Amino acid sequence: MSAPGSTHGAAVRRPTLTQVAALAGVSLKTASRALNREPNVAPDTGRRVRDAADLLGYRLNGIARELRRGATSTLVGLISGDLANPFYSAVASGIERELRQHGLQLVTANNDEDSGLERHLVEAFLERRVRALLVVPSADRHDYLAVEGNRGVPFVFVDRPPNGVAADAVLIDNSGGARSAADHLLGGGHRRIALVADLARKAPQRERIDGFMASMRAAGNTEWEPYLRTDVHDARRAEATVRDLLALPDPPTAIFTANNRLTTGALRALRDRPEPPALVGFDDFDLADVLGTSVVAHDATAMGREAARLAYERISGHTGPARTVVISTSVIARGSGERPVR
Amino acid sequence: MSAPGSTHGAAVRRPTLTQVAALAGVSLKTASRALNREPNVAPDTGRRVRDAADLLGYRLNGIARELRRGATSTLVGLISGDLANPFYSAVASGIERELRQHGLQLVTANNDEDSGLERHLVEAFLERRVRALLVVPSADRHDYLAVEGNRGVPFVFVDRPPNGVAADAVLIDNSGGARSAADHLLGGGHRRIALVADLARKAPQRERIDGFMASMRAAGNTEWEPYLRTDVHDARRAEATVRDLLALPDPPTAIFTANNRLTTGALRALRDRPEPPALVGFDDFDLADVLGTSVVAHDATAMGREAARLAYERISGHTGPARTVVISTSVIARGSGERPVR
DNA sequence: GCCGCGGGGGCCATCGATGCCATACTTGCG
DNA sequence: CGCAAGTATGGCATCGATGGCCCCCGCGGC
Repeated sequence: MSAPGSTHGAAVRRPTLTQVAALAGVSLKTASRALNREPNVAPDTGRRVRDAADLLGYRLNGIARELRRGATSTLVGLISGDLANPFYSAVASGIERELRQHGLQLVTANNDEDSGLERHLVEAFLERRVRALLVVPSADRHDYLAVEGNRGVPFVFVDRPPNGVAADAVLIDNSGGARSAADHLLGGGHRRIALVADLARKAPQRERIDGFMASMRAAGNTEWEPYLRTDVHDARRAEATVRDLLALPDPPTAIFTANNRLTTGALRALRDRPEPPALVGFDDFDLADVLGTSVVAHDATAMGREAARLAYERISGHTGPARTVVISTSVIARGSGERPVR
Repeated sequence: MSAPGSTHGAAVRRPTLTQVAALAGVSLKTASRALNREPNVAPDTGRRVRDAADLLGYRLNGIARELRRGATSTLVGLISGDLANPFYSAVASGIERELRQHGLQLVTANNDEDSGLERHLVEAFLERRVRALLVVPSADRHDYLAVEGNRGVPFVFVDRPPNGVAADAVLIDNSGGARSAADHLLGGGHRRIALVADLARKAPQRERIDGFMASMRAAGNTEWEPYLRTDVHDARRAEATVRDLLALPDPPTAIFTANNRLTTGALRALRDRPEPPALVGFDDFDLADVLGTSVVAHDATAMGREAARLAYERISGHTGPARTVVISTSVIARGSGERPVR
C-alpha cells in the first residue's frame, strides 16, 4: 500500500460512473444526474452518490461527455511563435483572460516560425476538435485552411493577415505606426535615418518598412536610403548591424528599429556611447521608461482580447463576412527619440 | 453556396468516418485502417479512402479515438500565475519545447494567484484527462491532490514546493541565491541593506527572506533590520517603498529586491537619482545588461524543461518516491550591485 | 483435388457518459 | 375519489472510432 498523500505510483484504472452507481446503490443514470446536479434527484440520493464518488476518487470523464454531447469541447487553440517572446505572451495572456470569461480554455503551441510544423499543428488541433483556432501564421499562404472554415471551426489570424483565404483577423496598424515614428524623427530635424528591420517577407515587417518609406517620400527625404537594413532576425545581429551603421563615415543621426528584439539589440549597441543617435523602436517593452526609450506602442494584450472576442462570436453562431480589427499605435516620447541631430 | 476560401459560415456537421467509407465504397473498419495507415490494406483501397476523406474535408475525431483507446490524451496541463509575467512565460516555453519532443501538447491556464480558482482548474484538467499536471501552486495546502496522484495522474510542482502531499517538484535555490546576493552586498562593505520582498507567506519569498537573514546573521549584521519591507506585491508599490526607504533619515546604502517585479519598481524609483544605492535583484530580466543591473540569475526555461522531463518520466511509467530538482542560481555583477557605500 | 496459409476486408462489441422515453409513486384539487 | 401534473428513478440507444474475431479468396504444396 502506498504512503498516504503520495502523488505517484502505478497508474490505477480510474473508476467509472457505473462503479460509483453500484456503490451508491442507484442506476447509472441517477448517478449521472446527481453528479451533474440536475433537478429531480432526491437530496438524500444525491448525497449518497457524491459520497461514493469521493470515496472512489471519481471524476467525470470529460472525453466521453464531449463525445456524447457532440464533440463540442471547450478548447481553443493558439498557434504562435515562441511564447518566450513577451509580445506573444502578452497576446496569449489577453486571449486566455477573455476566453475564460466564456468558460473556454486555451491550448497553446509554438510553430517555431516553421510553416510545415504549423500545418501539422493545425491538423492536430482540428482532430482534437477545438472550438476555434487562433493563429499567428508563419506560413505564407493559408488556402489549405479554406475547407476547414466552411466546416464550422472559426479561424482568427493574429498579427499577420490571412493570405488566400477570407478570415477574421486582428492586426496592428503597422504602416501608420512606422509612419508616425518616421515623422517623429523627421520632426526632430533628422535626415540620415536608419531603418533596421526583420524579415521583409513577413507582412508586419513589410508594412512597417513601407510606412517608414512613405513618410520619407512625403518629406522628400532620400538621405535615409544608404541606411536601410532588413532581414535582421535577432537581437545579436541587430546589435552588430547598429554598430556597423555607426562606424560608417557618415553615420545616421537617428535609428528606427522595427520590432522589440531589434530594439533590444540596438540598445546594447548604443550602451556606453557618449553621443548616441536618436532611437525609436516599434513595440513597447518593460522598463522602456527606465531606459528612456521612445517607442511606437500598441496594446498586445488588447490584441489577444480582440482575437478571442472575434473567435467567441463565431463560436456563438455569428456568421457574416470576415472582419478585421486594427489595433492602433501611438508614439511614446521618452527621450531617446528626441535626441538632437549631431 | 459560400465563397471559395471563406473560413466562416454556418457550422456544417463534420463528416464521419462512416460517410467516408460509404463514399469510398468500403466498410467502416477498412476506412479506419486506411486512414491510420495500418498494414493489410490494398494500396488502391487506401488511396480511394484517402481521396474520399479529402473530398469531404474529413478529419479523424480525436475525442472518439481517445475514448476508445482508453482516455489517454496527449495533453499536459500547466496551471500558473499570469503568463504575461516573463518568468512564467519562460517556464511555459521550456515546458512546451520539452513536451513537444514527446508528442505531447501543453494546455495552460492562469490561476490569478487564487487558490479557489486553482482548485477549480485542477478539477477541469483532470476531467479532461490530461496525462500530467504541472502546477505553480497558489494554494497553501495541496492535500486535496493526494487521491489524484494515486490514480495515475502525475503532478509536478514548479517553483513552489508541495505541502501536505508528496510529489515531484522543481525549485529554485532561493535560499542560496538570496544568501549569495546578501553576501555580495556585504562584501561591498554595505551594512544598512534593505530587503524588499513580496508576500512572505509564499514559500519562495520566505526562503529568499530567510537566506538573506541567514547571511546577515552570519556576518553579525543587525543594521539591516529597520529596512525590511515584505508583502510588497507589485511594481508600483515597490517603487513607492523604495522611495520611502530613501527618504529615511539614515537611508539604506544597498537594496535587495526579491523578484523581478520588485526590481522593476526599484529601478523606477532609482531612476534619475544622482547617487543611487547599490541594487541586486532576484531573477534576471531582459535588458538588465543594458541597465547595468546586478542580479541573482537562474534559468527559468531550464526549470520548465526539468518539470516537463519529470512529468514525462512518470507518464512513461516511472514509479518511485517523489523527486525534487533544484535549479541553481548565480550572481551576475553588472554594476548596480557593486556601487560603493555612500 | 484438398488443405493450409495469409492478405484483405467486414461485423459487432466497446470506451463512458448523456438524451430520450418509460415507469412508479406522490401530490393537489375539483 | 379520480385524474392530471409532478417528482424520482431506471432502461436503452447513442456519440465516432477502434480492437478482436471471423470470413473469404487465391495460391502453392503434396
